Amino acid sequence: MRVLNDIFTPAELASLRTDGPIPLYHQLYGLLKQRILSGVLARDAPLPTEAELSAGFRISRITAKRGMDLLASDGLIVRRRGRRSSVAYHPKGTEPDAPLVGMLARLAEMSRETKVKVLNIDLRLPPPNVAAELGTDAHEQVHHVVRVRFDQQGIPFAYYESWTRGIEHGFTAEAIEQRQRFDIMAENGHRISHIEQLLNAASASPLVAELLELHAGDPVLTLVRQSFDEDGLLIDLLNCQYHPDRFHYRMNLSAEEYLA
Amino acid sequence: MRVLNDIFTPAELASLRTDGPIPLYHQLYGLLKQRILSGVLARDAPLPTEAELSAGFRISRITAKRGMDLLASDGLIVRRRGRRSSVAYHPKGTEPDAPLVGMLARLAEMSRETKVKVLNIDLRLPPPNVAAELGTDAHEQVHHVVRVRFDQQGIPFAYYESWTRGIEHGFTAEAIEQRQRFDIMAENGHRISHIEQLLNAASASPLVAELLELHAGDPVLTLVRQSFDEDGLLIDLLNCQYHPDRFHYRMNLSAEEYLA
DNA sequence: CACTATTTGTCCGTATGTATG
DNA sequence: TCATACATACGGACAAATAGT
Repeated sequence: MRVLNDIFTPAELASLRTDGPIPLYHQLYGLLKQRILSGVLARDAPLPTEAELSAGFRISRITAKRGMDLLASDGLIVRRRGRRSSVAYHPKGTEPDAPLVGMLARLAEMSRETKVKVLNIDLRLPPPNVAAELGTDAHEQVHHVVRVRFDQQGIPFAYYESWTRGIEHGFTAEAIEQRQRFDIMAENGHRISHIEQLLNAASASPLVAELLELHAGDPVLTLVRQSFDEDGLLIDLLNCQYHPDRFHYRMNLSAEEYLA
Repeated sequence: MRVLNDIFTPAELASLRTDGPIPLYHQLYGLLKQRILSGVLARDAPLPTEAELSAGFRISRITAKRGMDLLASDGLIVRRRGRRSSVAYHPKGTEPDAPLVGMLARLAEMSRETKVKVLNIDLRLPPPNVAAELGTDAHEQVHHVVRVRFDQQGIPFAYYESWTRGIEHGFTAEAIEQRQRFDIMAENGHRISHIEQLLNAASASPLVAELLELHAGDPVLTLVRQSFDEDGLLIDLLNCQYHPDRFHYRMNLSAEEYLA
């Protein structure tokens, strides 16, 4: 059990639960997958045997085997009879990132480097909390757009859902896929002059998970962005969810900035 | 089915999967729970009936009922015979947050408002990947500190693990709990002049989960901060993990900043 | 007051998935 | 591979509480 104890702490070995909704074999799969994708277990690193997993996690050998089979079907490990399984995957280099400071200076660049697909666009009554934030009255409809962003290789990394008020024309799926939404807002008389953003983490819903090639419940980086025009009116409410392995936010601060 | 279509998009209604590891009733539970916790469904808002959920999501009424029963056992909704179920929960106000711009101007304030407890402090050889980032040679020891931050009510919301080089004196648990680490670094001849931060999401490890009162695998907001001194030397490597319900990052940008 | 439609609560039987030894 | 136990999911049926006519 030497290999096993090098990989997992005693607390982790006791962390599998049968009272929750996720099957044991899938919890084991998730633990090992995280180690491999994060590079803690490098390529060709030896993995625990089914017997070690069975004893260490206190599960049956069949259950341990199912978890390992999932990893093998992902191509993350190699299994052969009589041999200890080993890691077949090597984590990639860098993910796309969006700098937080001087951010919009890079948003244009980002929209050139990546592609957006609009999944749904309609004019509808927003849910009460969104209406309250936007300050629209009870029967005012706003533009609701759901879209996914792909990197240059066509791999999805971000899910967006936005609510936008005060738009009379030009808010079509085609326009949103090809231009920046801020330009369309400006053409409708709303120049964005102030932005507020909140960053947090959340669990992926089944829908977001499917679109971003994650599993439901996996962590996602979330961003809520409020965009205000020159009159201080909230024009646009954007909710983003990012694939954590494919995107992150970066910020640089110099002493002048943060000591000001 | 009026209520149901006000809450879910057609894509969401078709998003439940039986091929994944999460049971249908738990996927439904997750979807509704998110709507309630985020405030989309406000207190006393009418919920879909079991029959509506069954038809809309194309699941059996029993399965819809199980999802609703889970919400009821969480105290999030109220169910009574003959009556449509309704929301019983009202989302709380605000969590502590750290503004990203002008950030260090508020870090001092934050350290007054909150408390830190050092769990572990030692001088040790860093793991290879940390040593590579710091640029230390193979046998150079650095200060390693693990700590948890609590809000004014004594509720934990952040886990920190840091690696710091070039410190000769003053790096004790007491000093770190009472002062800012940047001040101690400055006293050792390393004035921090530049910071780089990466924000992302990850799964809580069992240790972090226990310290932050989460479950292992729950999403956490992560921050990696590299602090450089005036010579461009990386002095401090900090890894933070935040409880997503108790903390978030906020940033404000004005047009002058982001159009520069 | 009864009558009815609505909605949730409970139970049955069956098929499949999960986990054990 | 087998036998066993329990969880998940389905459809159907009926009972019990609620609200409106």
